[in-house]
Amino acid sequence: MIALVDCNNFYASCERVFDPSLNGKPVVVLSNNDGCVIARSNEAKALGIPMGAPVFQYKKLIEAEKVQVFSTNFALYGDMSRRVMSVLSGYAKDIEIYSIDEAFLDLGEGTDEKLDALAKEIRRQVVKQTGIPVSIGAAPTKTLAKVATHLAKKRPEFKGTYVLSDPAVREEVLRTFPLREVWGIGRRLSKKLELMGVSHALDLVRLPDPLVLRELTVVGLRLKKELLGIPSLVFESANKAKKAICTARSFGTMLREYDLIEQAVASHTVTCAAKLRRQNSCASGMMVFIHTNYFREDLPQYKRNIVVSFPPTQNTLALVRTAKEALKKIFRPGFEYKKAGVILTDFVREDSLQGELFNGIYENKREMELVRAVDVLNERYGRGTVRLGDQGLLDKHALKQGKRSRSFTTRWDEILEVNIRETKKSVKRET
DNA sequence: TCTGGGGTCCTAGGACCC
DNA sequence: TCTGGGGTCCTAGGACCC
Repeated sequence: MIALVDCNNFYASCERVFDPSLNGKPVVVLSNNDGCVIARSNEAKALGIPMGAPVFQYKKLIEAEKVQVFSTNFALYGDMSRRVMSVLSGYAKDIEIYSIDEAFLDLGEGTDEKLDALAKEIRRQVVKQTGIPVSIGAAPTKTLAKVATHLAKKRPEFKGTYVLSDPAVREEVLRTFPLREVWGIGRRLSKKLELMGVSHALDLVRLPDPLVLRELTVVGLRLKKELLGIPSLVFESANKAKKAICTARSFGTMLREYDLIEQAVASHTVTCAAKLRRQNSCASGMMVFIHTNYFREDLPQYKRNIVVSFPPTQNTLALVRTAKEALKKIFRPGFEYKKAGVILTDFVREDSLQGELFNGIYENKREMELVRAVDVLNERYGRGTVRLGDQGLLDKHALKQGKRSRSFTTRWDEILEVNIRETKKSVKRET
């Protein structure tokens, strides 16, 4: 049996751990640049604030209902995630960390009663040790575990856990389970299937294989089997090296100046390169892209990307040089740019590096020593402590983040700074 | 004023090989 | 009248996930 553990309203719950006065109040967490709502407490959901809603469209409601609003704080959420996963690891033969707030657990065999008791114990321990509430569903396949978790979360009488093993019960559950909620059925496929008269999970299970194959490819066929209780997706316990690494951001404001966009691209490349080294890979492909703001129909639009190949490297300096050259080829003056990004691709393991034939522009020993030393410094003193001149000093492309909470678990300097400020304030008040 | 970021997998079609 | 068969690799685009 496989369990799926899903953190409830994860980012909103993280904020609550460090400010319990938020309990019972509507809380939302925003995307980068404070653009869209990406997490909502139950109270915020009840107010009708949809997932992904542009926050400016809900300004009135947010003010009227005193919704507590936070900018993203990924340092905090990432660290809280590690803590949750660490608790979960203690309860399973195997764990697959599926996303920042979800993990599959291999629970082995067991009666429904035993499995439910175990799920309840895991739930208790996670909230006790981390403060994060979770929902847990268990079933014979990953896709059914997803269904079970959905029920654990939506049906109060289940109290956060649900075991879905009996085939007859499974059939009843799938009969009323909306297709759109099935893992792997998105907006397009649900629309397409709706037209074919397929609206619930059981309808899909009852379609003949050749039809499923034709309309939904092998992906759909695997999905059907999973819903029937036949495992067709692998359990990925090892966290595999990424095949692509991307860093892209919208700018805080629109930018015209080449230099500022170049600084953003350099910064994104530095971030990508650090991620690349962390997974012990070298990249030999890169895509750089820029585009204007497509929401501004009143302004001229431009978007372009460029793909370049080079000898495998993990050298930040070489990658930044490459990215700058690439940007030069696609930049056109006269546009208001809104976003730039860098994607590294075509990886090889760093230990399979062959060594460049003609002197290393990409593998330069002295540069790599420098890059590694910078990694050590940034690891110890915080990201961005030592940076390249190419990145600029002013971060003109920086995000808008007006309401970020403190990085309580990872940035002591930030907490200290706030504590000093508040102490000064209170001393002033007293005097 | 204002609209996120980071991934994976699959298919179709073209280029090329023998 | 009539024009093979079997493969690989790559890329773009589309679908999905959180």
